[in-house]
Amino acid sequence: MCQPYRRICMKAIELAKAYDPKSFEDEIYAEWEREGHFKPCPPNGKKPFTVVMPPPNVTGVLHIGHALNICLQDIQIRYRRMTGCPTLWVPGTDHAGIATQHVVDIKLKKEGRDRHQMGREAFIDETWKVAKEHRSFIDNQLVKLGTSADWGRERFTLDEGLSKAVREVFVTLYERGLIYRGEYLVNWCPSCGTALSDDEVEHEDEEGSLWHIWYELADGPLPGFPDGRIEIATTRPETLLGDTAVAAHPDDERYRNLIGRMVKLPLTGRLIPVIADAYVDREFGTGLVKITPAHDPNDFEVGNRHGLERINILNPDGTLSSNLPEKYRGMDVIAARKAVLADLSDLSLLKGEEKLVHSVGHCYRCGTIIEPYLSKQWFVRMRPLAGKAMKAWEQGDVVFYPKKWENTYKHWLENIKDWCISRQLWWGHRVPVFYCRKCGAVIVEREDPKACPKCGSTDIHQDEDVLDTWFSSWLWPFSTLGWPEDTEDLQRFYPTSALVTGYDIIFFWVARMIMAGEEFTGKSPFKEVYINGLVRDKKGRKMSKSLGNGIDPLEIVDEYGADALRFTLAYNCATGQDICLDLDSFKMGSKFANKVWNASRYILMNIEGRESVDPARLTYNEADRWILGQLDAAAETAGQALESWRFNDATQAVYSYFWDDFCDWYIEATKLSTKYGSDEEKDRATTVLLMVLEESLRLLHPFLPFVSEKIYGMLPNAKGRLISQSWPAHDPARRDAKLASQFDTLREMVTLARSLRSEFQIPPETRMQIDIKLDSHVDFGDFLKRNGKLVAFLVNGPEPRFLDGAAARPTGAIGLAGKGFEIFLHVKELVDGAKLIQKLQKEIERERAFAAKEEAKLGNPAFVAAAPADIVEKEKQKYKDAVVRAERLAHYVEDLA
RNA sequence: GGGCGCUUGGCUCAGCUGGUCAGAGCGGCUGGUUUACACCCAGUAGGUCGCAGGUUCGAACCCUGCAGCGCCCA
Repeated sequence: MCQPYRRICMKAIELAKAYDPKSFEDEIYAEWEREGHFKPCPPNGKKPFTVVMPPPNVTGVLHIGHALNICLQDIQIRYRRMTGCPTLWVPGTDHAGIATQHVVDIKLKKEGRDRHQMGREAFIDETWKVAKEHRSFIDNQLVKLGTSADWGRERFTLDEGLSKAVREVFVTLYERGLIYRGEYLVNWCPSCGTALSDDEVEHEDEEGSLWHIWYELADGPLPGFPDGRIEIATTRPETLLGDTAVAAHPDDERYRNLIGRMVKLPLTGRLIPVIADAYVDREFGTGLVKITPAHDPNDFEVGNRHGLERINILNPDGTLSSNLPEKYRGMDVIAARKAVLADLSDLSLLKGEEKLVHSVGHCYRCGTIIEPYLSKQWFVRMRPLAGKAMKAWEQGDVVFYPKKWENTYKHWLENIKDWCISRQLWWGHRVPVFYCRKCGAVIVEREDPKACPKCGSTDIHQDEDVLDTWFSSWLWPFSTLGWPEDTEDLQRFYPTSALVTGYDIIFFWVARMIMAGEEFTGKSPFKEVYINGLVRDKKGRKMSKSLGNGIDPLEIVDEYGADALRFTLAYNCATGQDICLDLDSFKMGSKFANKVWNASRYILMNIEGRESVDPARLTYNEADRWILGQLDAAAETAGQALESWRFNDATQAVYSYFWDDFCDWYIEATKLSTKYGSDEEKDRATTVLLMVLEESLRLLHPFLPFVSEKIYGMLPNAKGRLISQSWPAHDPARRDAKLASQFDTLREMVTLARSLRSEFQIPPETRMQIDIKLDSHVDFGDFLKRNGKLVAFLVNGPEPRFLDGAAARPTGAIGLAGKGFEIFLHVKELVDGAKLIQKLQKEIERERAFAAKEEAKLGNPAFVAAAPADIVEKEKQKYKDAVVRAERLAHYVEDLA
């Protein structure tokens, strides 16, 4: 498994004094790519691991949230690649209809141009240019992060193949009766000039007003209404111009005798009826509601039930339409509201205003207030699709990490509404529907028709609208692999293994992909969905341009390197939690990468003149066997954590292995050999050190791909590129629980001694003689005796002496109590006895208190009866240990006194 | 209004299926130029795990209520 070396007499290898990621990251990435490491290996009998990258907006810029998402995927991809699976990560971007068109519109405006004057075709050409430019910008960002995706398979939602998939899906759904066109209220963004789906509207609570307005009764005063007028409350007074009724609850006694009467609509003079409808909330406002079917979803329903006229008061750009009294035409909604209120006030029809917090919809792209707007749009009938997606989840074909998001998924599917898929844009997949001007036929076919199939006329034209970008994104997991063609990739890599994305698009994207996968391939497009958290600032606020608290991932890469960015993100990535970070947080990853660099540097600079030992003849000492066990455990923990999507656990396992075990103890321990050993011992130790380093780099690679690869390339025992090496394989023979615990004892002993040295400021150069006294029942005596030199080396002293179990405590020494042993340090004259006594007495108190607690616990018959035997046994042991320790500490105090 | 999540040392957070889980990083303090690393080393001090009940032999971990914060949906 390990090939420790291949040269006979080694030369020192100089790593630069300082870790400088900028000096090698780009170059290493280029080599990986040039050598084809990102492509899946040929079929080898193992199940492929496939991920499609959530396509970023082609005209966007990757923010730190994207970076998190990409890094997590890359860690998984690199890990799986190292486990030997054929591994494929498909990159790409989406065309982001609204956003991109917006970007180009602004660009044109700056240049004094305008898309209407240049025409649709020229505009689309222009947009392609912009998109291509931006795409290379995004690709570059991905490269900088170390994205090991297969660029040969990069896709864009407007690619020919993906467009074909969109066409196929549209036509098929139409044929299946799941696509229809109709005039409904949609969410209209007046700024973008297009309809949006319900999910593209973001609701925010805002302070607004509830205006109370008098509507006059057509027939004058009535019982209960002596003034001949009724009071209506509304948050949107300007829409009264489109009112076609006033409604009250049928059970509302107050208004019963109004039902069926006519009301004179202010400012227009139109007569509209008072109707009864159970939708009305009697508690809200006055209990009387104006009904504007063309401008409110609820009113729309009411209008349908009562056969009311729909008066559209708006033009597509959000100004008031020609359906209205002349003076209001052309005003925008805000101006119209002012004008209407002023006019009502002049007519003494405005009773008053009260403040009200209510929810207001905004466009998710531009933030403009959404207007409910009556227009003809294309819709997908979602019920049947949702049913399949629900079933897939119920059957366990798709699993969410963390599980809590399954609620969101389920809730959305249960409350599914039809999906408005047409957009009044030019940039995107044009709605593949043709209309015959002669006979009015609607033609939906896989190929563009030349003539009307009904009447043969060639006077046909295509629908002007384009499709929602998500209508192509929802096909992503299979359209990128070649669907609707039955390609080799599709057969080999579909369904994909996992999807990694943020929770903000569970229903935009994840749920719809599952629907499409089920509908068109009969399979869930992925088995596992990992939902990563959002990156926030340290105050827990979402990062946003307006707050200026965003972190640019490339700035981090520039300052600390991609490895530092990746490691920090992963280290902080606890399942289901958002990640709060600031710029300084990335020092953590940077320090770790630096540690890896320097540990490697140390090892490589000290191989000068050493001969590597033939693996067949190589022997391991106990420290070697211990670190190999720790490495094995770390690889196992990290691997299992990654397979259950616990990135922080995985990262912590490798961190603490490398720093706390490998650097702080193992490398230090080897110095005993490499500095003071015989030549033969030096060769042996160096050989093992190189071997452990080689394997450690393999463990680190998914997390720190650049620095690990860079160092790996300099190892005399390297076997090619690290990216294609195998993950440290689990080897039970390396795990020795007894050895691990013996080594822990050694560490405890050394730490005790060092602690005394530090607390009493015994100079580092003062050698401390240690006497060790072991408890009778312990099993680490021989281990310590074998490793006496190591203990001596680590505490800086002569070899420890082992006292007989029955021996008296040595005089003139400071006693320290460990688990199963005592040590006595012959440094009494260097220690401030009074201070030590004080400290010991505090500890004694603590131990006695603990013992008392344990005694009470053990004295409780309920505990002894109910708790498992092993727990009771443990508690007994803890009690005994505390008692013994307290006794010993008391003796040390006596000795000092 | 419905749903979800969070509240652990000065800061940012881990703690899976109740019994060595009271932890990490940063920050603080003490001491260190032993030629791998001051992005370091050796030590060290900090927490009644939001509050109040309950279940249990035993709760940071389970249940209920409360308070504060955040998100999603309506």
